[in-house]
Amino acid sequence: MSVRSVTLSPVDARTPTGTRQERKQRTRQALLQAALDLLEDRSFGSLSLREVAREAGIVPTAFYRHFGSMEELGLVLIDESFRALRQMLRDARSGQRGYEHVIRSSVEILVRHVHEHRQHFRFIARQRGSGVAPLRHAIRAEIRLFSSELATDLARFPALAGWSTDDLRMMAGLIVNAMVSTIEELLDAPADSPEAEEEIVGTAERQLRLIALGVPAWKSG
Amino acid sequence: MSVRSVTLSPVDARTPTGTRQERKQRTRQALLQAALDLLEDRSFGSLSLREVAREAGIVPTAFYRHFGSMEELGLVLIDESFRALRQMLRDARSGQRGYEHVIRSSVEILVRHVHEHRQHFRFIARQRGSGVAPLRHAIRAEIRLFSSELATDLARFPALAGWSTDDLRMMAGLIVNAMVSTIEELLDAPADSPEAEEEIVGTAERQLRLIALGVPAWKSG
DNA sequence: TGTACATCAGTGAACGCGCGTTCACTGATGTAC
DNA sequence: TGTACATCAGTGAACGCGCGTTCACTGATGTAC
Repeated sequence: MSVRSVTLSPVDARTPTGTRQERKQRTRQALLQAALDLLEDRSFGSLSLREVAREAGIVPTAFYRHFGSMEELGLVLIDESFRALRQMLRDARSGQRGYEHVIRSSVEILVRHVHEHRQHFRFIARQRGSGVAPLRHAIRAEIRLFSSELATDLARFPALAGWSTDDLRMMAGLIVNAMVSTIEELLDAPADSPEAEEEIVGTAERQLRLIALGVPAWKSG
Repeated sequence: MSVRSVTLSPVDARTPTGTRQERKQRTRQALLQAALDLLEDRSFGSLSLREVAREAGIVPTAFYRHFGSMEELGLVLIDESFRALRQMLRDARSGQRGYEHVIRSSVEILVRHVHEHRQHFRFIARQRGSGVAPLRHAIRAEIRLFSSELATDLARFPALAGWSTDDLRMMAGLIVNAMVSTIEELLDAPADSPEAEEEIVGTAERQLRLIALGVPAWKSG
């Protein structure tokens, strides 16, 4: 490669521009992205530090300038992923009217976020329940927190106003299970098949509707 | 260790008794059991062939007398695990009368089977969604089959007699999700806390009850 | 603006280790006569 | 029952490989004067 071609190459992650701090940040992001890319069809526990460094275009030893270990990198990925999930919940909260509308718009928001943050969702789905224990526990804790927030939101519905906290949590858990399962099915579905996706979405909506239909008959408190 | 102590030791997996065939079978079982023991706090993908052989008390190369690879061993574990699950479903099928009774006895059977086949259930819970792709797909397929069988069973309830196949599958999926999540919570619960287990069981029962309450209001077909 | 020094992201050699897999083997069990 | 041979579960040495981590280093960027 000539000096000229290097000079003319477009600005990318490898081009040494910006302050030292900015470039360090860029390498850090490259490491996180490399891990997500490699997780396409692997589990986090089977990723090696060397693989991730290689994919990010740096030498293995430089990895330690950014993370103390692979586990530390994993915890950052979990944090990033749940930031996306929380954003999703915030979106779903705004402007809700009536069960049917809430169900439709919630599922639509879910699908949109799965598309937008596919790699993060897949990382969470893969790592949840399996693999490195500290990461597994961190994910469980985040999902529990997520479920609690949903329970709080549910309490705002008139039909659920009289429900006990325990029952609200029970219902939130049921919904979260259905949503997690829907996410997993969306991640598994062929990317180029809108029909497959529509069926998954339809099933998710009907599951939420069935749950909602049980509400008026429930005796809580 | 003296010759005498060896001579007096009780008959166990290591004692060379029985036909060659029987002893081979015992080593095979020791390998499967070794893998389950090691999976206590690990994921299958991180197990090495050498570790499993070591735990089973044989030399790494002897592993190949029993399985062609770790993946092959994993598939056998999946088969064994779902044999237990299918037995559970068969138990749950017998002698059902009315929603409330079915819900109580189904959850009770679930809890009993989780206790009896704890290691197999944990293996499935850990491997589902994560790790080695062929094993993940095998588990997904088994769960889908399991869900289909449940849908068939549901059709026998008078209240569900008129439901479309699609709606029965949708409801079965919802129930299976709740059950899978319940299994995961039972596996995570401290083994010596009956209160924690009772709460999980109580939540599972109420979730199934809420789903059942939606049935009369559902318009299917 | 120019100079001298400090910082520090990234380098590259080196280490000891456990891995999967091969190979020729051993010796107890099984079988044919 | 006794003998000669076949089978085959398990052994042990050896291989090349990628791993995480250490260490002393380089040289561009940043800072103090």
